[in-house]
Formats: sequence, structure tokens, C-alpha cells
Amino acid sequence: MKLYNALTKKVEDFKPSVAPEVRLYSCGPTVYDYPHIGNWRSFVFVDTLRRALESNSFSVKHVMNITDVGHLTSDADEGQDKLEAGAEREGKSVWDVAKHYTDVFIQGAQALNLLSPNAYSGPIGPYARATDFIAEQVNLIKLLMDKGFAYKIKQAIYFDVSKLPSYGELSGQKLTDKAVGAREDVVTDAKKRNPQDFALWFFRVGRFADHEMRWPSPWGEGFPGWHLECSAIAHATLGDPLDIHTGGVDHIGTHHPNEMAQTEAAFGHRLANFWLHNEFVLVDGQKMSKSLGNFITLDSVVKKDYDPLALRLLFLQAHYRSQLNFTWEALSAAQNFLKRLQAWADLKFQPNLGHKKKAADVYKPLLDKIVSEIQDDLNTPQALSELSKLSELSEHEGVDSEKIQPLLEGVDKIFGLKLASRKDVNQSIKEWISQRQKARDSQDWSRADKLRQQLMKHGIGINDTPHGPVWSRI
RNA sequence: GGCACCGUGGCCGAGGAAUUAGGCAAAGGUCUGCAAAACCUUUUUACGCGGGUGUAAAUCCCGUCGGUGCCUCCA
Repeated sequence: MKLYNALTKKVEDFKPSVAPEVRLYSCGPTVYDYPHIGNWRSFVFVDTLRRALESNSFSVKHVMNITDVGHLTSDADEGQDKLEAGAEREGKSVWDVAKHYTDVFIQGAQALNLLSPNAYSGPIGPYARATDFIAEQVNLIKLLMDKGFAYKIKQAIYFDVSKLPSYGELSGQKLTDKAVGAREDVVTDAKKRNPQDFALWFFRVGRFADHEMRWPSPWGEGFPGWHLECSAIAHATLGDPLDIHTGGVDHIGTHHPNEMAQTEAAFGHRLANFWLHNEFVLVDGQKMSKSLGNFITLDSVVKKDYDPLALRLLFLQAHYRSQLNFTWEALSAAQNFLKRLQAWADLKFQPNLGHKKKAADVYKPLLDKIVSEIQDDLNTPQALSELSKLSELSEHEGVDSEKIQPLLEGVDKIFGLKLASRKDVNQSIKEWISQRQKARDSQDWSRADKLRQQLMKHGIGINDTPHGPVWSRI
């Protein structure tokens, strides 16, 4: 199996440290607002990665965190905790805000048919909340303090990046370049030893005096910095070095180097052997942002009558390392493609159609091709083109309902489009279809058309073929 | 200023030196009592522009124009 590794900037042969087990950690959402489709793309990417690994007989242990504390709106002095900002905006407590958006996230994950993380179980199920790992984070700071990698000043405990020579390896940029090149309006804490030093623990002083979320620590009451949770949770749940760590490309510069630094400094080994990053979704050629008003949520997609799985399919039609330019037209195209695939899957309920001579031996090579494309650095677009050929083949040759089911299951394992679990139409629909056919046989066209209209009302379209009527959901 | 990436037919997008994805849309046609949401066919000088190296370039190199991202919270 081949994967692009951001550490080496090359596509490499992926091997976990203890096969067949793969320990996979993914940066999850910060639950302070509705996730946009760019966020969802990164979670669909992780899901695809997991399915690809599993298709290669790896047994994946997956952990995803949920950031519900400590994520500041900026590193500057006026930076605010995102959760606190959300609470202020909505007039709720931070805990309510976190709970609300956690629920929103979990519902969205289900709608997109994302596999739940499976290597941790906590108060809210399979997702690891930062606030459920405060003790682990405090312990990590202790280690860093003992080893001289962290220092305390009035406002916070900082990680001293100058103490770790390997700092910033991933970003491929020199510290000096970064320091010089940063935009003028970025204000950093003047008391930090180095501009890149990042907070491990914030004290309840100054701008954080009224911070609602707070815990005791050996150094004083406060709350953890954002980067800390990933190192602590990964260490506590999966153990490091991880086989794979994922996140968005935006983390290459700051968040991931900081995670790496914490783990390397505290435990003396790297955090992960493979680092995979997904590219952004652009909207009309630009990054999504609230100020541009091009912030698209899953909710707005559903409100426009799109199937969340159409969004999933749209994501899969582009490579995860390419920027994807979202347009509603492209989403419509994906939705139409999805409907065609669903109609194809529904043929399994209508096995009386066409010939049945082609069997699993024809499907198998195509399914194998799909799997091999997916294992080639997750080439989902290429794999989907094979799927398209596969569905055409079946449509032409007729469908053997016995043999198509395993095929659909194989396809679902890769793409997660829920083709195998589709339900047959109910008994009354079947009855109407057969009554309509009887009416047609006796040339009672008005009754036949009435029944067809009735079926249409229930979302069922009828196509009369030489082999009899074929229904499809419309 | 520094670091990357990208410009592919109406739209979305793979590929990446000779065989040239796929989806959607569009056009024509077929079966049919009617119908299409069904089927078939077509869309085979598509690779930003200008040079260069190759027997051969969309694919490599140089330049150029344009776009995007990161360097600040960010998927």
C-alpha cells in the first residue's frame, strides 16, 4: 500500500510498526461552531484512509479527538478561547456550546457514513474530548518542565522551541525565515523567549481571568493549550510512535510541528511515522471563510435537497491532496452520479431482468482494480471511474441478485456510499407495479397511467423494458 | 519578503513522455400505447502562453501570465 508521507514528501510503501495493526490518530473538530464542508472533507479523507487500510487487511485502531477547550482565536494578546467566544455569541455556557456542536458533528458524521473511531471509549462514546484528558495533559507538562523544555511566566507555561533542534522539520521552513516573514499585524506575547514558543497551559490571569473552563495544576489554576491535547491523547490511547497521523494541510506549519515537539521532547521519540494531510475545499476559487460569505455547512447542503452522500461522492471524485473547487453545479453532478449508482444497486431487487450469464468472475477483476487504485495513495477518482465501468457492465449484462450483493458490499467497504444496504420497495408498491402491468396487458392505458402517477408520488419511476417493468427511486 | 502547490474540453476532475480516466451537462437517436427518470451514439486537433530538450511533450527544463494555500486561528 502506498501513501504520501509529509515527513519525507514522497509516496512511500506504508508499513505499520506492528503489522497487521495500524494505529491511526486524526485531528478532530473544534466544537465551537458548525463545521463547514471543508472540515467534512478532511473527515471523509480520514474515513477513506481507514477503509483503504482495512481493504489491505490491516486492522486499524483509530482515535479522533474533539477540541472542546483551549483553542484560541489567535495567538495574540487579544486571542480568545474559541469555546468562550462561541458561548458569548450564543449566550450559553461553554459546556453547552461544546455539547451542542459535538452533537452536530456526530450527526453529520453519521449522515456522511463515517466510521466511528474504534480504539477509545469515553463519556461521549468513541470520540476523545480534550477535557476528558486534563490529567494526561498536566502530566505531559510536568515531563516537559522536568526536562527543561518548558518555562513558566505570569500568563502561561510555554514550550521553548529553541531547546528542540528538530523543531519545525515538517514545515520545511527555517525558524528565522518564519520569524522575519510573519505579517506585521501579528502580535505575540512579548514575554515569550522565542516567537514560535507556544502555550502548554494558560493561567487565569489577564484576558483569561474569567475563563469558565479551568482545572487545578501544580503551577496554578488554568486550562491547557490547544496543541497539547493531541500529544497527550495519542500517547494515552494508542501509544506513540503512531503509525499514521492525519489533519488538514493548514496544520503543517504550526499545529503538527508543535504536537511533534511535545512528544519528542517528553518521550524521546517521534509522534508518528506517517503524516497525511488533506487539501482545502475552495468555493468559487477561494478559501472558505465567514467574511467572504462562502461558508457552506452540511446543513445548507441538505436544505437544498442534496443527499449528504452526494457530498461524500463529490469529495471522492477529487484526490485528497488536490484542492477541490466546490460549486453547486459540481454537487448536482455528484448527486446525479449517486442516483445512477443507487438505481444500479436497486436492480438487485429486480432479478428477473435481462441475462444473468455474467457472474462474480466478471466483477471480481474490476473490484480488484478499485481496491488497488485506492491503495495507491487513495486514488479515489480513478477508483470511481472503475466503479462506473462496473455499474455499466452490470446494467448491460443484467444483474444476478445473488452475486451482486457481495459486490455491492465490497464497493461500500471502499466508498461508503451505502449501496449494499439499500432496501427493497414495500409490498404495496410492488402490488401497484404488478396491477399497472396487468392494466397494460389488457390495454387499459388510463388505469396504467393513473397507477404510474401514484407510484411517482411515492418517488418510484417505472421504465418499461422488453423484460418487464423496472422501477427506480427518483 | 519566505515556503509550497496548481492552471486539462460547458462545469467538476484523474493521468503525467508515444496507447489519452471518470462524472455531470449537451446533442442526436432507439425501444414504447404514451413516457423517460431507461437504453444507444456523438462530444478523438482538452491540456494558460512563449521558448527549449527529445524520434516523440499536456507530461521534462527555462521563462512568463494567472490562481490558491501556508508563514496568524484554521480542515
